[in-house]
Amino acid sequence: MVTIYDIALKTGFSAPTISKALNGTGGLSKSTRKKILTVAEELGYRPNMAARSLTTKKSFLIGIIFEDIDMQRGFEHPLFGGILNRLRMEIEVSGYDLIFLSHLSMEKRNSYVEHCRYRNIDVCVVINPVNADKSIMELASSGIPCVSTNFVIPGIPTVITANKEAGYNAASYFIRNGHKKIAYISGSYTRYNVAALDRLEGLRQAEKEFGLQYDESYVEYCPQWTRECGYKAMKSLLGRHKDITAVFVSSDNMAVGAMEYAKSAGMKIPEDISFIGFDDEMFSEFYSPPITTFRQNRTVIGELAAEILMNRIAGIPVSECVLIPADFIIRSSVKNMHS
Amino acid sequence: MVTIYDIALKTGFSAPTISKALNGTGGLSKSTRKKILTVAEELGYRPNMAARSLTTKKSFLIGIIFEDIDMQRGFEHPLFGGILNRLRMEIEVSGYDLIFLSHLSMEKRNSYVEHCRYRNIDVCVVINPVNADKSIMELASSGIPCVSTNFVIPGIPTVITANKEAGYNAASYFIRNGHKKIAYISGSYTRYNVAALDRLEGLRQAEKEFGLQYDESYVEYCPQWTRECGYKAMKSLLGRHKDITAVFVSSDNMAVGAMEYAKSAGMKIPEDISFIGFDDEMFSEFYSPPITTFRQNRTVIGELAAEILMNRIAGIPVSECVLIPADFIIRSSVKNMHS
DNA sequence: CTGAAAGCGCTTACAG
DNA sequence: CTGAAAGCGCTTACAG
Repeated sequence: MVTIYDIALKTGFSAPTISKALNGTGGLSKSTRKKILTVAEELGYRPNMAARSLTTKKSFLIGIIFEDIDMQRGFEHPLFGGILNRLRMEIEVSGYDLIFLSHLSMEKRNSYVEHCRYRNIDVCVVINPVNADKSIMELASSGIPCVSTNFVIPGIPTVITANKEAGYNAASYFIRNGHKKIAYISGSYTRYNVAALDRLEGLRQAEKEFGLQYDESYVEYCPQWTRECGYKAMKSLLGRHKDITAVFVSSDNMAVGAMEYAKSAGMKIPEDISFIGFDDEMFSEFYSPPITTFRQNRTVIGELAAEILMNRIAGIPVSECVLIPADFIIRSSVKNMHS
Repeated sequence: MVTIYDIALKTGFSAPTISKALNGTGGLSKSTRKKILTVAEELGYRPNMAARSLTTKKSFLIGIIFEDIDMQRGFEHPLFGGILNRLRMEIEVSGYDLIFLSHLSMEKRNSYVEHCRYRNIDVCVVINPVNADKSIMELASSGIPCVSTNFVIPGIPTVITANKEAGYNAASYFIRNGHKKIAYISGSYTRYNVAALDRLEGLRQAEKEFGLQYDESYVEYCPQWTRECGYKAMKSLLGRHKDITAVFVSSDNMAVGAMEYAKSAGMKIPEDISFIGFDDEMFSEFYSPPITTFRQNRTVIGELAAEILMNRIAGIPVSECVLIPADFIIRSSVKNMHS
């Protein structure tokens, strides 16, 4: 392993001078700088991050908080996996490396913040935390610069899908197609992740604007974002109301569960009952019928999150919250009641 | 930040003694060890990895080589994403952290090996490398302990799906169902990743055993694992041979492309032509018809890779290559010609 | 069983 | 514009 001392020896300059040349700090003369850089190149010098990190307290490490207990899908999560893909692309060209922060190693590190200290992590991305309440609040107030996607946490800038708008669009699409009794199957929510509720709020707003009566008994809240939950939710909804003609579901995965129940109850989709989902999963176009749904803009979310992160590193002020519209993808799971 | 010197001050012992107590090295008396540990706990001491890494040349960092150029699916890759999920679970409880090695940062680091040196990375997992030839060979011979999944690289132990066996099973299933003219659509392959070829080899062996004639003109090689390629491959295959009744395809994704072409050519599946795919994607059960396919055992592969890695870290000898059978999932895309 | 000394590879004031 | 000194927080021989 070649160190700055090897370069010092070969060039005749001192270690601090080598350091300054390598980092472009300090006012060195062009010629010595060039000489040093040349020798560094010749020798195949690479900095030792541990040494650098020990003195500077920086690490060029970006902590990724990405865990997935609920859905058991991990990297294959339809939204989070996609965001992480793009985020990674954007970030890696900058010379930073990505490292996962994990609750599994918590017993040794107690919290995300301690994990950050342990590794001198410079900055964090909150994509999907676990046990959010304690450890995320601690992170938000730790002084470690963060950005989050889809989690709204006080003190952390967020890039998030415009969920309310999407809910509004789903409902007005139903209404314009002649539906009047619209049910909603909600995914689970937490203090920091209220996507499912925001979508409902958009739906209510549309109903109000179009003069429809909102009725809470047409809403079913699920404890998890799974097919099974969608199935059960549909069952109770249909047990309560025979007049439902349209259902907006928080995710395509849950929508499949709901549709499976409707089918098992002898209903035809969309002839007897219509559905709109969320996420545009890989299976959504192939389901029978192909599912009308929303596609969250993973690419843009990932890009913007990376941009905000880089700005935070550079000390540039950053907006608190940016909303990204979801694309509405119309397929065949909604019936036009007028025709 | 509390350091070992703070503990030294408070306990009256020297820094080396604190270090030994914390690490469980050196023969300290029970009482001083206990005293030190208690104070460390009180003070909320956390080791500084940079300092530790600087002296020990270890980092408790596991480098993940996981890139995805071809398929553009990244973490959502049906095989690699799943493997990474499990691998991560297994590894994080051990106190190691995962860090991504990337070709995007190559210009600054030149190779995976240099990236490893730069971060003092202890050990690597090769899940899906890019530009494999140069940088992977260098890694294999670098002395850095590695394990790979699905890539067979000299000098690196591998956990991999039993592809030949799967190909054999696919072909014999076709044959037992009365098919005689079996085509194969191959995904792309490289020197280190010959899954698509291994599956073909299994198919040929089955044909041979069952007394069928192998004909290379019934094979189509694709440059990429995409739907478009599957579509084109099916087109040329059908252009060459009218008598094909069954097609084995390297992936469900490509199979969808192939089936779309068959449909567009007016063929019914499986009435006119049968298909077996690979991967069991999320959409495979919902496609029309539901696709008969193989499911690679991501969980077992991830687990075993982690186990091998831990053994390598511990210096325990490890087997060169372990083959994991894929589950055959029978759905409705194959016709029984006997009935 | 415990500690004094030295070093890991780098950077940061501070002098000159 | 360049360098001597000190330090980042830890561990490793080596003494005793």
